[in-house]
Amino acid sequence: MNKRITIYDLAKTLKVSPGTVSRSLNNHPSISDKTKQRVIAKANELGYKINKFASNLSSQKSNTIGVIVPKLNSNFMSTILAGIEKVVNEAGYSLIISQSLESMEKEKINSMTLFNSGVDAILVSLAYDTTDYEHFTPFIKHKIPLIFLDRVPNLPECLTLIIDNYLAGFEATEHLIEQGCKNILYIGGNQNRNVYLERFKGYRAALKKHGLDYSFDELLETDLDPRNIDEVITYIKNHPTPIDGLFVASDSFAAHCIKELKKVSFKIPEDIKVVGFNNDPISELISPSLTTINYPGYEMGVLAGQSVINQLKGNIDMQATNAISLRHELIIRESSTIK
Amino acid sequence: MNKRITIYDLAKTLKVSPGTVSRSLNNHPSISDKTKQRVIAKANELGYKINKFASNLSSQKSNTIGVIVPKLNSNFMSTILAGIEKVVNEAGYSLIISQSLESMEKEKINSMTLFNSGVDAILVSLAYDTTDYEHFTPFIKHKIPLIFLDRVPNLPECLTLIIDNYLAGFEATEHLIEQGCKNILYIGGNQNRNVYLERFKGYRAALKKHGLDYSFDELLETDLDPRNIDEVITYIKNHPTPIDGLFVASDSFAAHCIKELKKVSFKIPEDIKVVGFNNDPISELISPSLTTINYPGYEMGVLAGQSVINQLKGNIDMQATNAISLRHELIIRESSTIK
DNA sequence: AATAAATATGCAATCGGTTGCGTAATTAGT
DNA sequence: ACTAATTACGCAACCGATTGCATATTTATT
Repeated sequence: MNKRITIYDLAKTLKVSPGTVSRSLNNHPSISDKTKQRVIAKANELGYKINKFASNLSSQKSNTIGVIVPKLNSNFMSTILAGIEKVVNEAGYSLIISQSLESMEKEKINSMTLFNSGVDAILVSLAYDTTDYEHFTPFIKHKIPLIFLDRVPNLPECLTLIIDNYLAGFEATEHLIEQGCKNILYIGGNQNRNVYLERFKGYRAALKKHGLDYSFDELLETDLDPRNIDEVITYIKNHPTPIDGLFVASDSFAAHCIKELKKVSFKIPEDIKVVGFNNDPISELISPSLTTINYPGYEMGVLAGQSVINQLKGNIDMQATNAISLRHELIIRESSTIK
Repeated sequence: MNKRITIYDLAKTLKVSPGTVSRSLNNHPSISDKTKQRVIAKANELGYKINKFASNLSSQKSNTIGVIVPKLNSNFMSTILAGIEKVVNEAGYSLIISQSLESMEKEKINSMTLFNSGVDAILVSLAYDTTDYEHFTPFIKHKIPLIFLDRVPNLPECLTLIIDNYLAGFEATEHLIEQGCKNILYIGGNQNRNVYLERFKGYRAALKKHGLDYSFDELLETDLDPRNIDEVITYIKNHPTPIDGLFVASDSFAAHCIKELKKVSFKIPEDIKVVGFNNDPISELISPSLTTINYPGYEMGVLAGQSVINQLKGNIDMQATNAISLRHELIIRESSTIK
């Protein structure tokens, strides 16, 4: 109904110039309070709404932040997103969210799209198989803040938010060792991704520290998709040396492991002790409840949001920072301990 | 680095008009193939990228779809979002996602923001406490497609995507009755929301059909937040007539109920049989595994995406449709059956 | 070859704010 | 009361692409 009110309409009825209207609405100092009031009052009266298209064009800003995540429908990612959304929304930004579906190709397309859309900044958690990072160079060239979370590359130019996956892997493994495990299997995702590689390195370091590195040191790389759980079970069942400890890089996958292992009559934790990763809500609901590493996803999202906002507002103190590491924590539950 | 190439730059180097460049890039029929090739080649050569700000302004379209959900970090919602994102992204649209955090006030603000941002369409799942819907009228007035999912209002003007919550509630309850339950408690959310109200109505209808409506008919309304699980447990524990069946409107909450009930030495399913809702991944991982209603979230997201795209492309056959109901399914597991 | 028809391109207005610069209006200073 | 210093506002260019209409160019028709 009835076309939109523009600043020109306001200018005409108020008998001032469009420039004055614009400045009034933006609370520009060189406009008297009296006129500002008049303009704002009339704007409300006529139901004026800014046209973002025009505003974006002339200001070359969109008040929009792009996000690329591997998958939306994972507890961890959606928790991070919730944190990001809350913070940036409060700061007046909107989020354009897209998923790479774990494919570098789609990640490339998405980043192109977001770049073309004129996002003011971009947050990325890498796809499973991303191996080169050239699709991010446009952002760097144009000095558009680019922040990586959780799954990060080795790009010195941009801020990364992570936890100490190495240490977490170390702690998880050492805990299993302390519980008496000798033959611990690490089940993780693509070793190209820092998170899985670092956890593995931590795992090895713990084995080494306890002199177990020559007896047993084994990595099972999978896509951590529950549909492929059978391979894992078969692997464990048929393993020459009986496995007595499992460090799984994802709670959800660990939960499936436990379920299936129980089906083939392994006792958890008696036969095999299990430690997961993430502290997914699932971890405390299954039985036995799952020992895991608490990964503060929501806090990471909040921090990511704050970092972006800071960079956009030009708070330079952040610029120096290159990597922020959040605190993790080993949460010991039933799956790894015998009472 | 070097400023952005515009169609004017292209026009100048190619010695054609900006209009011709624009039409070539948009594959307009009135441009010869030869010039189109020339333009496109040069555009690639110089690394031309369209300026969406300008494009949006003159075309009055953003190729952007807004979404408001109660919470991002719920398995159900993020699954729906994954479906939506996949479909609309393939159709060339981006998603602006915001969360109301279950508050009508924030929902209002978000819808204003999205309206001002010039989204081409908007998808909404209502907040917990939304009671009036005037904040959506701008979309209706301006004929911007407005689609509701799952948590929907009674607005005849717009498409709603739901499942038959009434029937699902009926089936869940009847299943419990068939398993021998006499005193079945329904635990649901705010009765203002269709989903919880309809499930309750279905529950009552099942009781009535089996002549149980005078003996026991009880609703426990909660916010379904695990932090408030204690009230529920206390309620059940102290109930004058022993409760032997539980129909919980959320799997996640049901899982917490089971966990806590087990703690206070109720046997599930022997003492109390439980049916949840949603078929959350958690439901098959807990023990006893949870009988539930399969709610096809991803499919709903896909359908929502398709519906939006259809409306945007002007496929009028959709316009007539007012409500689409997806198929649900009772999945019987251990929490409600004694083998 | 002359005219009609079809095709290809250019011109210029438009979308609606933003902002540097210049000037008018007001206030301060002596 | 008169000039100087502020303060308030207007003018107009600009952001970059889209598109209706006019015109030029090519192809078809007889």
